[in-house]
Amino acid sequence: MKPAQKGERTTLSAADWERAALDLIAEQGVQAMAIEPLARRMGVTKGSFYWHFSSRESLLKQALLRWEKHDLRNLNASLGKIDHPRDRLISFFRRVGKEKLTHEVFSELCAAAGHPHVEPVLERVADRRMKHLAVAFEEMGMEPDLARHQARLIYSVYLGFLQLQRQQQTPSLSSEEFEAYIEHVINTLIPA
Amino acid sequence: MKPAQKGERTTLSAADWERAALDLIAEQGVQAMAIEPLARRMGVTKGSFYWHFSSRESLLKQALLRWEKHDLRNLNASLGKIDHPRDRLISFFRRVGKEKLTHEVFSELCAAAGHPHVEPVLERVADRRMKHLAVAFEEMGMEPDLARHQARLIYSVYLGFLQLQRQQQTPSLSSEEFEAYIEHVINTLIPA
DNA sequence: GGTTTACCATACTCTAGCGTATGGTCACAG
DNA sequence: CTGTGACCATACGCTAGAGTATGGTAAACC
Repeated sequence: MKPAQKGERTTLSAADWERAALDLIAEQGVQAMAIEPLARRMGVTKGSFYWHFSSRESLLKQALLRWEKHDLRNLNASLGKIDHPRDRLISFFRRVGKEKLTHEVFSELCAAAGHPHVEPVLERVADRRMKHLAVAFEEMGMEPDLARHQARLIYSVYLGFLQLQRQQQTPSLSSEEFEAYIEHVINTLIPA
Repeated sequence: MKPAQKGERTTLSAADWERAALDLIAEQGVQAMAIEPLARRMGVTKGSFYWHFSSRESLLKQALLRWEKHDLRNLNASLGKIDHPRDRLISFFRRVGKEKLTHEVFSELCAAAGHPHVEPVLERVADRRMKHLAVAFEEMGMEPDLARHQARLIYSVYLGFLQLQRQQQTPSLSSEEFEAYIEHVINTLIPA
């Protein structure tokens, strides 16, 4: 009944299911997060699943919550402690590619924006992020309204980039082409 | 066997199915384009469908082709005959909201970018559109590389806007807030 | 007027996934 | 060593949708 030594894991927890669910979402999208495939991948059957959760919906909800918390910590950790607002804005873009899993999950969530449990998450996340961005722009001397618009604009660029990535239309993240583009975006959208 | 008078339609054609499919996609997304629901909505059964098409995949392919053609005509018609490149760029953004159906279909296609039949369409469309944009920027005196980056940037803004729209996070298209934002985008991204 | 052909209905089969019911097992408490 | 509860397997039933097989009908044609 105790967790057993962490190497072998004789028994699963709800958190294990949630993590596995997020893995699957990252790989194949929200709608592919089905419970029988999940169980197979974890080497058990759905008999196990329905002991931990009451339904697929329930797992999805919990997994999304877990992801959202993780993302929130990321936002605060990586953008909170950078003093200069310009660096904060730049790090927003550079953060693409780091935190691979979290990022892939987010991309798949965007693709599933229509889902009733996904939408509110995306909404909250977008709100938080845009507020962060707007604050940074204000700290750089922008009028509040302008800063809000600029934040929306830059966040849209980010979302659009993700969309192009889903369509295989972004240069490899390590290429010069990519670097040049990022440079361009920064120069165009972030005042000196 | 003849088309019959166009008011009453006694019998369906493949084109009818394709159009209905696009309607459904616009309303509920690609994965909701199932053939039995479609048949119900059209007042027939799938017996009819399988006479016109060999499979669901086949219908999807044809419907997407039809959409792509329509979209291409749109691009040429609305952006081709505008002289001043600046006006052409502006009209690119203003075009959101007009051509409602085509536009909603596109939005849903973006959400289904992972689908093997959807992806190449999105790729071609994005390519064409970004080329158009890049040409306009070049006509305004930009270096080719810069124009390419700027085209990608502005197209990303467009895609990001669609994403936010799917998340219910865009102001009503007729609001002042929206107008102000569009103004901001144009001023920021399109040189005078 | 009988035949063909275009179009559609009906009645299947098959699959994947959700959810339920029930029973087994192993650890640990007493 | 007996029981209890945590965890899981097995075996169901149910639904939606894909695809097939087959037969019906009405218009067109010879």
